[in-house]
Amino acid sequence: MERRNTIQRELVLQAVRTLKRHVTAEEIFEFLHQQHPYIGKGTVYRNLNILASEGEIRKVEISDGPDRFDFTLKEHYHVECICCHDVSDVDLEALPDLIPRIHDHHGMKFMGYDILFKGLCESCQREAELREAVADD
Amino acid sequence: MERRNTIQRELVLQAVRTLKRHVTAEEIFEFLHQQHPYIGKGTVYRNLNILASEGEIRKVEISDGPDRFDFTLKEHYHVECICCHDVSDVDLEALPDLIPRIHDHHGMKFMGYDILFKGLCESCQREAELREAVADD
DNA sequence: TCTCTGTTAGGAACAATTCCTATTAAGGAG
DNA sequence: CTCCTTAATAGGAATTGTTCCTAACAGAGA
Repeated sequence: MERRNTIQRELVLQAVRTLKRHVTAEEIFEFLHQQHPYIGKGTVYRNLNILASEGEIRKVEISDGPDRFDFTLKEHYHVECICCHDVSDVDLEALPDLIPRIHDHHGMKFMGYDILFKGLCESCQREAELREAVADD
Repeated sequence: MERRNTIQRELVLQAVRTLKRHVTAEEIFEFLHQQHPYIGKGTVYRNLNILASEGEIRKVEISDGPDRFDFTLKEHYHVECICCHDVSDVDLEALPDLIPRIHDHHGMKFMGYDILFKGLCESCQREAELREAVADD
């Protein structure tokens, strides 16, 4: 009796696959709540994390906002817009492994690292230009 | 009338400098609250962020926990213990700049990136070994 | 089918942070 | 120096994001 198949878990998985990428737990909850008013937030959070730990979906931790979930399993990096906080994928040449570059371990056993890029998306750039133009007159 | 000097701001700055590195806003609050029971949490959060944006202290954003604040301004990276969530400094050879390695911008203007290393600290390693030894008998 | 076991659901509780409004520091006028 | 005006600030209320707790229930075996 290891893992039970519940309607809720299946619903959460389908929602991640249906919605666009990089959704928050809150967005999944809102989406499911429309069709299934009795589903709880705790259920959504728990199942998202279980699915992520089983490797069925990918969890993207954002330092200054809620975690995002993504149905793609392929390894890739993310950029967060510093203005609207939208997250998108980054295409990057293979990185050199950073772990061997670490000196002075202080006994710490290094396991990996997260990289999150920061930037300004196209529409926020346009808005910023618009605001500058208004400020100029 | 741009920036006001308040007792609270000075207290927050002194607290960051007095306490050991990588303290959370909560820890600063607790520390100050002992001497100054009427200081509010909002005040601590706001002043930490103001001081960080002015460059007087450094803010370290942690994806799976509260932000940390550090009095050192020197550029360096951090490791978080995946077990006890303690944060410490990493000594690393200079990294190649990652921004030129990005392909396919999709109109995004890249500004920088955060790297957070993950690992297991010495005392958590010892505890893990101890638990294994107990499980073996 | 019935019982037993341990996973799960849902909402309550908690933690981290932001927001709102009365207060107050700073600057200028008298 | 004192009063007045203005906008930054303080403190706590409110909000947001996530975890925890207990009753409910899925699945396995008798």
